Amino acid sequence: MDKILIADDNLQITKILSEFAKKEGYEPVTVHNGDEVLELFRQDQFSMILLDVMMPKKDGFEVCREIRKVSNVPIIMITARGEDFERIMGLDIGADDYIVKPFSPIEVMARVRAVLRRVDVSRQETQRCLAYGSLTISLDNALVTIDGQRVALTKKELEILWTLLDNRGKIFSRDNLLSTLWGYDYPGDSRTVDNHIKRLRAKLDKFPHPDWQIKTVWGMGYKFEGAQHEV
Amino acid sequence: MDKILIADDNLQITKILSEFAKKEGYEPVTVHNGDEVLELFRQDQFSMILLDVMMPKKDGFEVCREIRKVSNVPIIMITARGEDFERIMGLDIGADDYIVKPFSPIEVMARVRAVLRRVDVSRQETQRCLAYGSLTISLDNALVTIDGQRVALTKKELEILWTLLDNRGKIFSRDNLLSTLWGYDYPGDSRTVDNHIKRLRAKLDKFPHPDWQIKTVWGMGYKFEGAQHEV
DNA sequence: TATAAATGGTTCTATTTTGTAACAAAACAG
DNA sequence: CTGTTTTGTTACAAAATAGAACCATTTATA
Repeated sequence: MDKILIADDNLQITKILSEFAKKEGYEPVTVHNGDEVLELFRQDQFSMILLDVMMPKKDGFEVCREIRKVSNVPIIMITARGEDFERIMGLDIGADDYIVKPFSPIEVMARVRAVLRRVDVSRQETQRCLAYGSLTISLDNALVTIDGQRVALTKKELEILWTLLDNRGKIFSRDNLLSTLWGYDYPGDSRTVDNHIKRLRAKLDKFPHPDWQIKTVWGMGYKFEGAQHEV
Repeated sequence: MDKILIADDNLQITKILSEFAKKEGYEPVTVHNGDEVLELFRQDQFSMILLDVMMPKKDGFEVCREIRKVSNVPIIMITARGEDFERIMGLDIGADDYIVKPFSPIEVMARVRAVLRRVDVSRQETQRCLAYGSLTISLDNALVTIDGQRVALTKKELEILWTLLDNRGKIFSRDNLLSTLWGYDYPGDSRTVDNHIKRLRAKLDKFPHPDWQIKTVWGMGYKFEGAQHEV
């Protein structure tokens, strides 16, 4: 299993990333300053390092350079908007990609996958596909079908459906969805989610699907519910 | 399988080249300074060496000359724009070809193939052909047909169509296409991709092809989509 | 060298998607 | 049953994105 070293001084961020990394099938290890990164890096073998730029002890740039002296391990830098991208991707740093804060976890994981695939082409391309009854979703190809019929969804609709189905039965509050799909400190209105849900439902309802639905849980949020009420 | 020794002090570059080499069916080995090249060269048998000119320890020229004293192995030099070409191709160096940075991976691999073919005429070349329904593409002959009808495409159009079909169903962002087909740090405008797609579509649309299309995936990029929506 | 073809970039416009506000409807609590 | 909270819906505004037309530059070709 791929180990991922996640470094950010903000505990919330490492927690969120760690959670998503687990979900994607990685094994996350979190640290909170530059020295710890180097320490862990020396002790263990990681498939990928997510590196915040602003960290105590040693900043991300320095850490990245240190690592690059001895290793080719894929590194994705995490940076606040405004810090200079050139430098990150530049030759002297040698990161593989970067992500701008505030990010949406779903986006981060997409990048992680992309970089891992890029670095190791032989890597088994695990298509991110989900299916429930007559419903199938391929996240990478942006393809959704009900009973083999193609359903055209927009990006956000796709992401919502994916998230709900991927956590089938779990209730997502609107804020939950906002932070997962829009970014962890997105300032937007929670009515926005309702709208997307509505549009999504409208499109899905063009095709009959008696075996599942996007259910409103009053006072709490939404969830994907299948006919056979699972735990 | 052909082993290729890739030498560049920039890790990103060796990574990218290595990735594409793997895709093309070669077995890449990467090193990052001149001494390592010579060391590896003595230890192992390579079908080809890609040699960056500017490297620590020993530069590409020197390394190339060293190797040429004892071997005829095909060598392609990689050089930043402005470094003198005359010298590279000159008799005293004896490289087989050279590539100017920033290069596009697809171009580099084309050169590698070309040099290998030139050096070893008996080499069994696997024709790079793709087909989907009424569409056929032969990358090496720049031959595209729809229903047996020849479609005249320019190089870029051909490359785009090839890339999309070769990864049928996969969505390519514009940046994705730019770095794959134009070069890893091509600074160009992503509208440029739109233009080529537009021209490509215009040419393709002269011939009916109801079973496939180049589809725009809004907010994400383009993809080749066949009639039977594959996952 | 002259000419045509290919390529890359700019700008404008059309389209699609997304977000917001206001209000109607439904669910709930007492 | 009634008032309150939550959710759904509608309509519209704003933002993002794609496409078309066009021109400039480069490259290939006769």
